[in-house]
Amino acid sequence: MNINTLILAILNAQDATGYEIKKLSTDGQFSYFVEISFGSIYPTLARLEKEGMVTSRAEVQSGKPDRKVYSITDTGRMEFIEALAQPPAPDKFKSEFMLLALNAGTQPAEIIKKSIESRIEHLTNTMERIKGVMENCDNEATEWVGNYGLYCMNCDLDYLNKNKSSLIGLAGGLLKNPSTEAAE
Amino acid sequence: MNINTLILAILNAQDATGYEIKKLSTDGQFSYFVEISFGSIYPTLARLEKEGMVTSRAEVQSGKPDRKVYSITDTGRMEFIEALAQPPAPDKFKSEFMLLALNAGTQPAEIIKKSIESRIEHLTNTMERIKGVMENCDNEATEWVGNYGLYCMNCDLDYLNKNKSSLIGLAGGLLKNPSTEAAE
DNA sequence: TAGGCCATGTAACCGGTTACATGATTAG
DNA sequence: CTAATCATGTAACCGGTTACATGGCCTA
Repeated sequence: MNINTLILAILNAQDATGYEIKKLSTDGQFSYFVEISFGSIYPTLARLEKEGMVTSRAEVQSGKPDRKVYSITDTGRMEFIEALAQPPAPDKFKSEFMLLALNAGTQPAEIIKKSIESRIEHLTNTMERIKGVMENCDNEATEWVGNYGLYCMNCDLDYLNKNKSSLIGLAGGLLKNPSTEAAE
Repeated sequence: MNINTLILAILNAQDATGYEIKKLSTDGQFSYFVEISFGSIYPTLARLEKEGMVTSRAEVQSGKPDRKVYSITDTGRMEFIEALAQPPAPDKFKSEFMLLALNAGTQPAEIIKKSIESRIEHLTNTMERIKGVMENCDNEATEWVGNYGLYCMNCDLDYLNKNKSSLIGLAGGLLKNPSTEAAE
């Protein structure tokens, strides 16, 4: 899934500026399985316009720099639909946490404990964000995807909560002060 | 998680040649959250050796090229443990399938149906592979990670099986022959 | 008054993949 | 006879990020 398709997907759903595209990819609908940076958004947008996939209109603003609002063209929409029709590549998934867990024995329990906690926190936050997105949106496909993500993350949390102590138990060092830990 | 750390992690678990490292990362313990190519393994190994993180011994073979078996050094092990102690970055997850699902309405039902089926197949295969790895390994951390993965993938499958028809229903085109489909 | 938000864009860099080069052995 | 497996390595390429440049407005 190249940036091309990603940007066309977003513009297919709504007109947007480069700045907004970035926000949509970090906080919006798809934020949990996609992420792009300005350094690739702006050049791509320019190229896409040259190729006739998108058009732009400048909105003059007082003080702030002009907004350049991009819209997808019919050509762009066709291109996008064609790209989507290709069998999707399997999900790509990279996890530093898993590598740490696999080597829990090399680290003190504190490290493992903190990593699990911040993982749980991150998962919880992501779920909240998705719930928020879903509330302000009555598109059925978005709902399906959102519920899918929420369901999977919930299972993830479940396993983590039930098995975190056993992973901490595999750590190579003891917590500095067991009594303090117990009081937490 | 750079290739550096990844390779040190593998060599920390066992001695291996570049070729074997590649195999371990695609079929082995960590295959479902990691993946590296020869083009980065060999240069990294060479650099790691120059830096004193690993050593190599050549095993002469008749016919085949010599095997260059790498081992981690104490320096390498320390470096690895230190790198692991850094708070792990959140998982990175990219999914073309999700993008397709989000835009199910732009595609004929057949496309969606096939994508779901091959996703289910891929998940099932991955789970089998992990089960295989776990059978030949009695390391507790590997088991924890394996079970984690299996549990999450199982939930994923669950949602897919229960909700696939509703996603297909959101597609933009009908299956060419509903009666044939029903008979499947 | 510091920091965050809005807003666009470029250039340098980098981590990594793909493709190429080479070649014997073995299994189907 | 073909394809896969074993085995190492290089070079070209590329998709993308990070950092930089610029600057006004608003909020704490």
